[in-house]
Amino acid sequence: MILGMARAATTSDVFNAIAEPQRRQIPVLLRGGERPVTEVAGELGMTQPGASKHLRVLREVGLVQDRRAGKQRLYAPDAAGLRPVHEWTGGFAEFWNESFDRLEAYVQDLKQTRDEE
Amino acid sequence: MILGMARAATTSDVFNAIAEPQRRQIPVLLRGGERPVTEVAGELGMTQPGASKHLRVLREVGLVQDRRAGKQRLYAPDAAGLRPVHEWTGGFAEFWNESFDRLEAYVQDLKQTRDEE
DNA sequence: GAATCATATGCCGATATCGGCATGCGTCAA
DNA sequence: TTGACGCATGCCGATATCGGCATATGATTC
Repeated sequence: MILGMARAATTSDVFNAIAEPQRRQIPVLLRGGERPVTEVAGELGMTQPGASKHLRVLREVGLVQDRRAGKQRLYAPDAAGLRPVHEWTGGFAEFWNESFDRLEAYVQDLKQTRDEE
Repeated sequence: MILGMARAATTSDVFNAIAEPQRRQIPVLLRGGERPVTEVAGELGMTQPGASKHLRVLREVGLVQDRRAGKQRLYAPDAAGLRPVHEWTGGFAEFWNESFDRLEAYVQDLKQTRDEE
């Protein structure tokens, strides 16, 4: 009989994946371009195995993609998995209220940025 | 000497607060109106102490507010603390791309809803 | 095939939760 | 004051991580 779970089996859940501060930095870094594991580890000050483990979690929840390039494996952001989080938080936008118009402005900015490309 | 921390002291961090599936349900419920602890526990199928603990975490990261009303303590959503998460995820919006127009539509919907009230 | 480089996995100790239970504390009514 | 009610806290066992280290797996070159 099982009593008391430390954390309701959260791995492979996006919300949990980004709960880790160190892990959260990785997608940000990759936004600047795809990188091999070693480089991620170096730039974020973690060990190679550490980076590999975090990248595995991020891949499982759809936050990074990887492609093989010779001996290396290049990781790139795949923020599709982040949409649910963005939408969930957005569902509370009405409670920020004072800054609501800024959200609209922010989206308009984003739209403009995209259309200019 | 300290080696190996289970989770880099994340409590009192919004990202961690919403990483817990059960805890994440509470702000959603409170969106329907302020409620006392017992009611939260009842509607979400948790014990009263369980609800109290989750509410404490949520309060510490600014996701719920509370006011005393007689013997009761009423909790209400205070999504201000959710803005950083929304903005952080929004920083990756350019990587969703295909669904970008839907985000715009979603915001417009929100705007309309608000203006109608 | 052997050596080498890049990355992933496995094992470990330390630790931060989570849920259940009992109990403490604060408030209101009689 | 005493009792009843609502809620918060403390203690506990079970467990899911996290980081460090050593090592296995993969791929390339000689």
